[in-house]
Amino acid sequence: MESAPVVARQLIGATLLLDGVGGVIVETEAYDQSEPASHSFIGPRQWNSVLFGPPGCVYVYLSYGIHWCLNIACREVGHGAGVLIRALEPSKGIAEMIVRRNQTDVRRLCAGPGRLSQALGVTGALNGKRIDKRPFQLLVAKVQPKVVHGIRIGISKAKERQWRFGLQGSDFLSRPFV
DNA sequence: CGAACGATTAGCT
DNA sequence: GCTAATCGTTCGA
Repeated sequence: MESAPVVARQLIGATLLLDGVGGVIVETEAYDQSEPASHSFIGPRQWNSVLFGPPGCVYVYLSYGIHWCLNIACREVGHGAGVLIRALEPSKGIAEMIVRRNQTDVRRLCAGPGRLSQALGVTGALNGKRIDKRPFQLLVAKVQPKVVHGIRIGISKAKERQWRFGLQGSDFLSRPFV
């Protein structure tokens, strides 16, 4: 149990798989109940209850009515905080991802939260499941790689917090760090 | 009850 | 670079 930005940084370099499909996480963002950009800011609701539950559970939500986005809850029960998985470098099950995405450019298969979810097969049905148990697997990096950070993407509030983290020099980011 | 918006993306100009 | 697609949740009337 750690603060969201600390977990977000630690997850860079970890390997995430869903039914054996996935790769190395290269981009994350942290969100905390204390700041208005977070889905937990308004307090517990039925739809965001996973963020207030035990750490290590996944919070999946529908963005813009179209895209599923994958988060991991990371604080104690009762405190709403989580880490959004924004991009990963495909390593396992690439052929399956290409079929699901109907798109062959490996660099863009999982470059963005919506694309990543489509490639791995993440949907709302997985909301509340644990990230370290079937059908998920999470292998944390032995050595922490070089990590860069910056402003989060797509938000209008609490922009000053540099809670977006990425693997330095990665070709698989949703957008470059400036 | 209805209008407005969002932790996005694909496709067109 | 700009906009449509698309829907659950919020907020004002």
